[in-house]
Amino acid sequence: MATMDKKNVSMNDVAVAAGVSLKTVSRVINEPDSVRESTRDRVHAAMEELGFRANFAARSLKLGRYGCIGVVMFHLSGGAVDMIDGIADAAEERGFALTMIKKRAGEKMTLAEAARRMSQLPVDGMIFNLRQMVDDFDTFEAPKDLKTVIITPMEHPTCSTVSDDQEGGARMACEYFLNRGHKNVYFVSGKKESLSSQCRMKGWRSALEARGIEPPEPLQGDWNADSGYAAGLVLADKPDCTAVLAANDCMANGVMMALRDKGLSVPDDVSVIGFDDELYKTMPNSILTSVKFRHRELGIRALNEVVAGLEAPSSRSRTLVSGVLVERSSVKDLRA
Amino acid sequence: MATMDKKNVSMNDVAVAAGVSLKTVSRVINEPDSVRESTRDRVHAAMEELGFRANFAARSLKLGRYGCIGVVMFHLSGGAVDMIDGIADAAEERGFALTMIKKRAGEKMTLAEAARRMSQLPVDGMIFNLRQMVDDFDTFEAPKDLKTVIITPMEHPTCSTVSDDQEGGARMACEYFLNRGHKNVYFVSGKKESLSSQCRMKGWRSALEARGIEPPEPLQGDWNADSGYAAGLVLADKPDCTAVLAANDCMANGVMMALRDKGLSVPDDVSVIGFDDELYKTMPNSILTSVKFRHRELGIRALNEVVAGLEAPSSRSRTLVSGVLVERSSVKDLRA
DNA sequence: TTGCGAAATGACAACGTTGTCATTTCGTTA
DNA sequence: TAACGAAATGACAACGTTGTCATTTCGCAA
Repeated sequence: MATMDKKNVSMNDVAVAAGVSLKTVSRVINEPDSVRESTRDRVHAAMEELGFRANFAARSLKLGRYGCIGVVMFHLSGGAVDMIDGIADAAEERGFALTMIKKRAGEKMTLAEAARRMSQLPVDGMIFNLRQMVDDFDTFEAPKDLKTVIITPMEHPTCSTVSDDQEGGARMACEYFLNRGHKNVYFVSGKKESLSSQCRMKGWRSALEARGIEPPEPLQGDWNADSGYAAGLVLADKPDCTAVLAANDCMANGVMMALRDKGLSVPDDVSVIGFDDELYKTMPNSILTSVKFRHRELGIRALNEVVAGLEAPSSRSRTLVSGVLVERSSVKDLRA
Repeated sequence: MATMDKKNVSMNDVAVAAGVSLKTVSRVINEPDSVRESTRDRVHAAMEELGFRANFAARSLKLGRYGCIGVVMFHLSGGAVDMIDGIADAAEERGFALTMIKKRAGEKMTLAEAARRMSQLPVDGMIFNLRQMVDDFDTFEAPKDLKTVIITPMEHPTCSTVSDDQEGGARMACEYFLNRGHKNVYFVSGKKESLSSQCRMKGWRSALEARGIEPPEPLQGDWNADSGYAAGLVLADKPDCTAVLAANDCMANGVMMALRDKGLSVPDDVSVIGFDDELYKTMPNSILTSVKFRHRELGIRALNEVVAGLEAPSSRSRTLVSGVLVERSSVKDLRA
């Protein structure tokens, strides 16, 4: 019979009901083997009967830890889902839950501010997901008792960081072009303030310069297809343009559409590579070769780094998760 | 000068440093007006000096609440980002943080299981994001001390639910066709097990039936463009097909591409409507009319419902967030 | 049966807050 | 100056756990 439940059932209530001491109930939960089976059964029965559930606050207070990792989303965009997925799965696997807060649109949150808010919450360590520059990035110091990992392509003086290797991915795409006989690569960027866009551009530039090629003026986009289309119209008129690297798949698609509308063929006249490998979801028979980042893996690494840091708080590391070039047929081999 | 910090700074340490009692420090934090300004300043200085930060566990233990809302993601897909965004912003606004756990891929999690896990965590109430059927949906009873809101299109016997009005959105799209002289509407579905797809199909069907139209056999898709393309090839051969409702924009785009490849024009020969209004991101000059759901709003409502339920725990409500038809030019008015 | 070591259990303090109620201090008026 | 009520502060218990250490019970050999 379900009991008339008063407010909250404590261990003490269970102990009384089972005719044992408080401590024995505690043991049944935390070190069941140290309790005689008959006693254990009695306690379990009482817990069931009363609907006992351990009190998180009391437990954490005593233990001095929470079993939660804080996640601060400075930026919550499409790719973030996979990352959260990775963080959450890794957390689960290691017995942690997540505590999450978010920068609100418009609000300007510093790292210090984020750390301050987090340190009032039940967390043993924290992850900052930071995709844009923030004022106090270089001066920020994490609380010594709260291992902090920042997901960002920038290097931080004191905190561990984790990032996908966007620069490397862009370089890889460029080299893919160059190795196939292309003499130059044009670039369509994302929004100016985006660190992803900046890194991809940097990788593109460095790959060209490494071969002694002067990078052409990059075309400014905004991540959406229309800006890619506009860029494509411009590029279609450049006779030396045989290869275009767009900072994401949507813009790459815009570029391809513009080229087609100008009577040019991809890849016969112009080759194109994008980023994020998501065009196939939207475009049937997609031919776009694309650099894909493993956001899930990124999340997993970030969480593991925090958990590792719980034991060696002063450690500091920098993790880069490499991208993968998903080959389709949007790049022509000019050497053939 | 920054202090050599020992383990953790407690209120007592601050009290000693400031030469006041423990309780006064507590008051400075919780009811500053009841403390003389000079005292307050001294305490603040001591807090600063020692780097004091209130202990969450102790505070929660005493107060009997956490200031956190639990979020269980049974499903973490693209649209979820906006929803989380809404939940997080609303939480922030009302002074709550979020505690999140996630069903792992492959794992089969019941509502009871989710509730059990959540009740071990620091949460005052919880939100289940449930986009597929789950075994114990009808029999589940939420813990009485943990207000539970389920985000799902299904009605629940005891818990409050929040959902976008997917059925209504589909009906709206159908009527949009019918009101413009179309005699019938074909439907391309998403994955079979998806509740969204089921609801959208139900709305489509009911709208047709309400006008005495026998719904044609729906075409089975899988959310991606290729399945839409396949459906489009089939539809292109049906002479009576003047209107297609696709369960998302990606498939709608696939349909449109197939129609084009078959020499048909959208909207001149066939009209198309999609869902989610995201094609414009990927397709330049997109003309697709689409039903958009306000996921952010959905999240906000869900969170507000939980918080409201914290005071009236037994309340139960059902909230539907209506969709919006974003009009472009993919639908032809046959009456014209 | 006695004795003994190991296993099982219990009593009590402590974690760091906030609520209750008592005490001190202050400003004001008689 | 004394007396008073209000404002400011303090002492102490309590929230529900777990750690420490003491005590009881058990199984087994002498």
